[in-house]
Amino acid sequence: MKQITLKQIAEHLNISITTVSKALKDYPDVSPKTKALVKELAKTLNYKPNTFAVNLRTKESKTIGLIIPVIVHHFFSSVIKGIVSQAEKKGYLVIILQSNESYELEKKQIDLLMSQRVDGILISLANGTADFSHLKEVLSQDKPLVMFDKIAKIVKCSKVIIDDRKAAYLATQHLIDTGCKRIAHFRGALLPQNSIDRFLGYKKALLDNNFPYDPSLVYICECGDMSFEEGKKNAQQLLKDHNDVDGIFINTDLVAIGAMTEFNKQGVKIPEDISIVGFSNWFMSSVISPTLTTIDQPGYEMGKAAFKQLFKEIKQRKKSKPVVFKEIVLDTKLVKRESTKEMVV
Amino acid sequence: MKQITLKQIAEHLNISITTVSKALKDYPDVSPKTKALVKELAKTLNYKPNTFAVNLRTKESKTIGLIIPVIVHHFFSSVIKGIVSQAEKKGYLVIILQSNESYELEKKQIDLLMSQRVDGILISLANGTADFSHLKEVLSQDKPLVMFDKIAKIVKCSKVIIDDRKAAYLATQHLIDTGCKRIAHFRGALLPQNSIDRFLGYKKALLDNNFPYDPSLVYICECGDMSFEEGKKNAQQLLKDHNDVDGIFINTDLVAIGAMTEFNKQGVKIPEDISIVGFSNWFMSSVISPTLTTIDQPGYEMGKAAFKQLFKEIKQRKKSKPVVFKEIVLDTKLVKRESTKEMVV
DNA sequence: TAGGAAATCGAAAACGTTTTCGGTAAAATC
DNA sequence: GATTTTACCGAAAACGTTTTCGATTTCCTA
Repeated sequence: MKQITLKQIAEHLNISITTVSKALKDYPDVSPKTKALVKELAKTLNYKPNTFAVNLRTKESKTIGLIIPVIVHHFFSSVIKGIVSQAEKKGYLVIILQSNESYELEKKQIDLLMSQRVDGILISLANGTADFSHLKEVLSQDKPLVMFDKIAKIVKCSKVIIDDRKAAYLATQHLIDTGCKRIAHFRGALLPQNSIDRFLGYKKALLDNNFPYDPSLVYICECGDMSFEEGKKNAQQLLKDHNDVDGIFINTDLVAIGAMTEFNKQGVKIPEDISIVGFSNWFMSSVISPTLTTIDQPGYEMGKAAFKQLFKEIKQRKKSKPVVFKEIVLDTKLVKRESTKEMVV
Repeated sequence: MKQITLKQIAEHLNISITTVSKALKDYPDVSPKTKALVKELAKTLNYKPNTFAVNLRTKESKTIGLIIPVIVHHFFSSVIKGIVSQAEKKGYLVIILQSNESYELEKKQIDLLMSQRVDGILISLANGTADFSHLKEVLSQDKPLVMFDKIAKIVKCSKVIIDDRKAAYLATQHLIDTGCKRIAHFRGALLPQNSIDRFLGYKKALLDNNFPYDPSLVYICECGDMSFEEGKKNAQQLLKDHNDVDGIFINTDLVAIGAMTEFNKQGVKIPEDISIVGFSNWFMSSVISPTLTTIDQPGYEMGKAAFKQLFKEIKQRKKSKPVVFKEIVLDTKLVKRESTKEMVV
């Protein structure tokens, strides 16, 4: 029941290991006859090359690493699916790690993947990550790295993102177009680029429409993984602080759903009293009531694009060509549902 | 910028590779002085053992494979999280593959993992899997394999499951206890053991309460990944066929939510006209309206338990001890919410 | 001080593959 | 018939580690 090796095939056939190896890989300098013989025996013996040995020889593992902040998450699990399916097509396997929004863990995991000698790394940053030396070290070792969704602008590498600012602008403009006069924003954590850009989009839309920008209408929350609860809490606070708000642009669907739950409980009517726009288009958003107007964020496509770019860089590096970094920006669109009023024509 | 090897450290220090290796692994037969020297140099040079070489020597990769039917799925992504976090604690990495509910793919992926020589495999079967020879081959090669959630009873290996039959019984009993007189069942696909057991639990509860069992009230659907749509379709059909049904036990929350969406649209009141119990306790179920009564299925714990068992078997096999297969049954409980009426006391 | 015990080290084989390079035999060329 | 070309094969090194086993030195004890 031991695993078959080249040596055993060679001995069976009374030829050298070299020839067996070459036969299996269709080298031109082995006769069709022996090729056929070797291949047949390999098949009947169910020969599987020893990956460990191959890796050692070729210095590549056909494996990539993936680090994401959370796994149980509609958007991120879509990304995983995109990456895994694309990788499989190209003969790559993917190792998954979850940073839990912690910088410390993220750092350790990068280290782990580096000693595992994966061929490349895909990462979406933790909220807590403000220092990027661990990423820079990956790059300095010439290991392909591409960031997606939650990225660091300063780090010089390929990135796959959406135009968060534009999408947020769109969302806010939609609130304005449907008659909202005083618009709040739940922005979540402070650090992530996403969060910043969405906030900036919100602000710009206000100013472009001659709405005053009021910082007290922007709600921040550094509560880690508690998105749903965060929405509830922010909603409560908002009702206390500002009873004149009639529209909210919320960073993430899950937070939005938390807020809606609270509003429903308190008898605040959506969208009559308050309109809400979320972000990401979780499946859930289409089945709650009222259904949530939101920005569609293409997770699957993002995963696919991220892997494709990584794959390209792995190949470039292998041929020791200079790698060209790319910033890929995917399209988003507003999905109009029931949580916002109809357009005023 | 090349990777540091034992050889380089040895040359730096004018000692042998052997000693360097042993020093780093705290062998007793190297003096404290040289140990310190080696360790210090290793640290300053940032030495990382070459995993490929280690794997080749030790014949293990500290990596396990995980095959699941779908990734974008509340239950399964919880399982992934449980597995990954537990594995990381024990120094194991996990490779994820998605079978897409296809037997063919599942088979190929098992093959892939075997040639990758992972140390063990965790799997939840595809709906389409009726033949188990690919799994038996894994076991015959003495490679640890544990199945979870969607299992095959015939295959002799460790399993982590819930008592589906009991849980379904509980769910159906709850419908009866809250006054339902005619109870339907949406059972989804035919093949999976889950589906069978939940159906049996449903049936037994009926009979134990002297309710007639009516096969026409059991709705089957072989529509692959379309759970939500399946719920809608079944609901439509049910309204046409049986307008006297006042309770449904539904296989999966997502299907239940599809059904509820349809009932809401058609003005059927939940739970006044029809009570509904789902299965799995997706997060979503707690935020839709009405909130869904369901069976809590502990995904995270299941993942954790599955990895722990696999880890145990990997260790046993390493010591060439006989592996003892275990069937671990996790607790479930009914989560009472708004989609069912209050108990009749 | 001889003897063995304890402490410390290193040579070398092994893991299984890939690839370079040279060698031989057969076929083609003149 | 001598020479070149072509076709086919294999020896051997290399990838970087782990581990066995023997060798050497130092230390202790009688």
